[in-house]
Amino acid sequence: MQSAIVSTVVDIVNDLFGIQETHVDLQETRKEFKGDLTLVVFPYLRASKKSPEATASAIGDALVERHQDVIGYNVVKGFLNIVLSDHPVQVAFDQMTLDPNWGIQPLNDHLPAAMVEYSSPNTNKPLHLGHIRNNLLGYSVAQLIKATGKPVVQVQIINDRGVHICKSMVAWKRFAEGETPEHTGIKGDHLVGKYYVRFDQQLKAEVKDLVAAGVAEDEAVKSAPCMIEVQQMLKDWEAGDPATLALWTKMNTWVYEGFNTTYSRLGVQFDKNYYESDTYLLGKQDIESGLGKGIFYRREDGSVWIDLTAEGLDEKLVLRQDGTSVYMTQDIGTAIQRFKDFKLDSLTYVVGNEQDYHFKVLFLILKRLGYTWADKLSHLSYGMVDLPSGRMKSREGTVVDADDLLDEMENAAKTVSEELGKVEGLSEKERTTLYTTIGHGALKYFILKVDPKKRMVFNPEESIDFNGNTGPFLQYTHARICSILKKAKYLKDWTWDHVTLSSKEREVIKLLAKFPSTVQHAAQEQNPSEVASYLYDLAKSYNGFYQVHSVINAETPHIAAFRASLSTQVAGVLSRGLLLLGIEAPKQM
RNA sequence: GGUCCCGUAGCUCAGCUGGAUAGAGCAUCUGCCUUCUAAGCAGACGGUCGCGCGUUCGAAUCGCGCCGGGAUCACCA
Repeated sequence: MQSAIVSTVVDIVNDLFGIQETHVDLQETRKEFKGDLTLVVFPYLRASKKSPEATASAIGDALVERHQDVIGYNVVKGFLNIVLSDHPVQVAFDQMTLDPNWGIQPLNDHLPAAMVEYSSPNTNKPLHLGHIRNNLLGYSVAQLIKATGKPVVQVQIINDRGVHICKSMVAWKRFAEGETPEHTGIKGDHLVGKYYVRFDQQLKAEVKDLVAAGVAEDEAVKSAPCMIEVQQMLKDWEAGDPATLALWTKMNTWVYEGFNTTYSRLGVQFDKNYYESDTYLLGKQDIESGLGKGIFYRREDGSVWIDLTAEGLDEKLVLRQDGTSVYMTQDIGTAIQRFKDFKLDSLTYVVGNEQDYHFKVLFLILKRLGYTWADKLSHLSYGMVDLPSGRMKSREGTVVDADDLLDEMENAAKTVSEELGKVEGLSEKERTTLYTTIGHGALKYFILKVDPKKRMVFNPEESIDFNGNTGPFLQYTHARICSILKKAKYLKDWTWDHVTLSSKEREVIKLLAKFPSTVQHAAQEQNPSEVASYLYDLAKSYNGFYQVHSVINAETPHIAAFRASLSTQVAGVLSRGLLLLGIEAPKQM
C-alpha cells in the first residue's frame, strides 16, 4: 500500500530540492492526527532552504498532483500528513480475500530446513514454569518460520544420563519398595522427581551425621554413603551393567510417558529427539582433528583447551585431563551431527539467557573449526520467569509445576465460563475442550506477549485474568465474529460501487493489511510477542467497529455483505495468528 | 573484579532501524446491554521514561559516566 507512494515521494523530493535520495521513510500517521501516512520533513530543510511548513506543503502539493491515491494532506510543524483515497485500501482488502490462508506462506519442501531446539529437559524431575516459557517460545518460533514457507525440524535434546538421574535411581532403589506409576497412580515424571527430592533429603541427613562425627562439610558430601552409591552407579552405567541399564531404562520410560502427556497438553511436538546417552561421546573426534590443525592446544596435564582471549572471552576447556568430554564437547559434536542428519539452513537453540556465554563460545569454536554453517547458528536467549516473590527455587519448593499450572488454568476457565453462562448448548465434552482452549490460551498469551529477551514476572493470579490484553480476549473476539457469520451466511453479494468505507472499517482493513509483514518480521526476529501485540491491536480495532456498526442490520444488503466479509477476514487473521502462538480460537465461548 | 543483560504509570507490559502532546492492560472511579455474545465499548485518574553529561533541528530510543537489579566467568550440566 505504501511502496508506490514512497517512490513518488522520492522523485518529488529529488526534483524539488535537487538532491539524490534513494529512499524516504514514511510512517503511519498517529491516530490523533488526520491522514494515513506521514513524512517527517526536517531532513530536507537544508536542501529546500524553506521553513518546515513550506517544505511540507510543497511536497504535499506535488504529491496530490502526481499520485492519484493521494487526495489531500495537512501539515503540523515539520510533519506532512498524507491523506489517501479509499482506493488503495480497497485494493488491499480485495487481495486478502483471494487467499484463505492469506499471510501464511505455503510450505516449500525444497528449501533447506530450519532446525529449532527447545525444551531439552533433564529426566530427573517434571517440567515447570521455566520449561513452559521455553516450550511455548520454541514451538511458536517454529510455527513462525514455517509460516514464511520454510520447512522446520523441531528437536529437543534430552539429558537422560549422568549424576542427576543416578540420584533418582539410588533413592528409588533404597526407598521406593517397588513403587511404579501404574500402582501409585502418580505421573511417571513426578514419581521420579519425588525420588530425586528424596535423595536430596537422604544426602542431607547423611552429611549431617558425618559432620557431627567431625568430617568437613564438602568432604562429607563426597563421602556420604548415598553419594558413593551414585558414583558407583554412574560407573556401572558407563560400563553397561545390565541391571543398572534396566533400572535406568525403566525410570526414564516413566519420565518420557509423563513428559509426553505434558507436551501433548501444551500442544508441542518434536520431529526428532536427541538423547545425551547417544550424543555424550560425540565431539571428541572433532576435538582431536582440531588439535591437529592447531585450533586447540594440550596442556601438560593432558587437558585440551581453546584460547578465545582474542575475541574477549576466556580460555575454555574442551577435554578433561582424563580425556572425557564436557558439556561443550558434546554440543560441538551434536551440532555437527545435526547438519549431517538434515539439510539445514539454520539452527536455533531456545535456551535461557544464563547460557549466553556458553553459546557464544560454542558458535565461536564451530567457526574456528571451519564450518561454513557456523554463522547460521543462533541462540534464542530468553529471560527467566520470576514469581512475585522472586526467583523460583526448587529447594524452597516455590517451583510452579507445569501440570499443576495447566490444571489451574483449566479450572479457572471453567469457573469463569460457568459464571458468565457461556456454555449453554454445549455438550459435556465440548465444555471440557473449551475450558482447555481458554485456560491454555490465557497462559500461552500471557507468556508469549512478553518480549522473549526480557525477564518476566509471572503472577498466578493475574495470568488467570481473562479480561483486557489476554488470550481469551482475542479468542472472544473471534468467537463473536463466528457467531455473527453463522447468522450472516446468506450475505454474499456486494461491490465497492455500493459501499463507502467508514473510518472504523478503514482502520480495520489497514491493520489487516499489516498481517503478512508482521508475521515475516516476527519470524525474522524470532519474536512471537510481535504477533501477540499485533493481534491485540486488531481485535481492539475490530471491537471498536463492532460497537458502532451492525453487520446483519447494516444500512443496505451490500454493506451488510461487505461487513460480513470484513469480519471473515478479521476472524481468519485472528485464528491464523493465534495458531502461530499455539493458541486455538474457539467458534463459541 | 572482568564480560553481558535489564531499569518506562501503584502492578504487568508495548514503544521497529532517533521524530509530533510517551501507549495498553490490571487496579480505582464514571457512563453504555428490549438491537449481531458486556470475556465487550467509551471516558477519567495516573509517568522527572533509574540519575547526570554529551551527539542531534529532534533522544525512552544513540554514546560516555554513575546508581540499582540480574546472569555469567568450573576438569558442573
